[in-house]
Amino acid sequence: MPSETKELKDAGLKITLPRVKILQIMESSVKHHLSAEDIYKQLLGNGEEIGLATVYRVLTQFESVNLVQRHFFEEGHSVFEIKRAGHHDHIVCVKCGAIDEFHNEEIEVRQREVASQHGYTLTGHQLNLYGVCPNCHVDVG
Amino acid sequence: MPSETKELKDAGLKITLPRVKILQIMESSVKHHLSAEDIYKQLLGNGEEIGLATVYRVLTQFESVNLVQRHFFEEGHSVFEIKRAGHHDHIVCVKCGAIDEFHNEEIEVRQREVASQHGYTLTGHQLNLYGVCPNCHVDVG
DNA sequence: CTAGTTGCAAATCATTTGCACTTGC
DNA sequence: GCAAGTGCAAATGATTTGCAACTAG
Repeated sequence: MPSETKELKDAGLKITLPRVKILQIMESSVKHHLSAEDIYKQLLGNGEEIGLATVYRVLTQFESVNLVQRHFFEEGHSVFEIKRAGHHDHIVCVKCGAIDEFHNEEIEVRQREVASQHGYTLTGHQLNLYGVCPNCHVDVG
Repeated sequence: MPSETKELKDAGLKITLPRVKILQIMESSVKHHLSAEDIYKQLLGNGEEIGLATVYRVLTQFESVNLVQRHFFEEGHSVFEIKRAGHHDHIVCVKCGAIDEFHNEEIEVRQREVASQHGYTLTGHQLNLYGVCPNCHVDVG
């Protein structure tokens, strides 16, 4: 049984072709952050007959069973990322759109402190750094 | 000369009715974070004949002269906030939508560290905590 | 068999844009 | 007066939804 099948089963989702294909794409992609459109184009390229609406529906379901996480970067559209191992935050290059990931436990701790100081029960957070990546520095010169 | 007029002048923008009115609303609002729609409704309520398109155009201009900051929370639309005094981040209540502000220098320092470790020149960041606010805790009980 | 899923087209929502008209300086 | 700004309606782009056909279990 392919790993995607198991993951879907574990999440309590019916095993359907679109779900398996989309999961495969997200897991095998070099880029970890994909828009619905990105995935749709990939599917077309692979000769699959899957509608864009289905891609959105599947991604939304994946999100609600915690298979993927949806991000709202400063781009005007959402990007989706598989929830692999550990939690991490993002550095986005404002020039080329590259996305790096990082984790800093000190920051996480401080966030919890801040939330409790304000009387909030923390359910999640989003930390995005924006800047110019090493590659783009080079290009400028 | 009303303060809004001066602020617009300083920003190098022509003094027009829509700009002054929108600035007034943003400065006097109890909520610091307003969507274009929010502002538009306020204007209508005040009997102003200002189009939604103009609201968007003005907000975009305000953003480019650093009078306001645009945020992309997890809501599917942007919210705008006047850039008053100091920089701060946000805690958003996932139940009632309340938005609190905070600033934690330790977190800021770590962010700069992380960026430089990854070879990025930091141009900005966005940190949003999501949780349940004190009021909503009470409501549940 | 049959509830859940999909494809397609049409609908919706936030935001932007074209253009003729108006206004600030 | 004239360039910049505005209102309105139409265009756009991302995402959602209605519905009839299809498929996994």
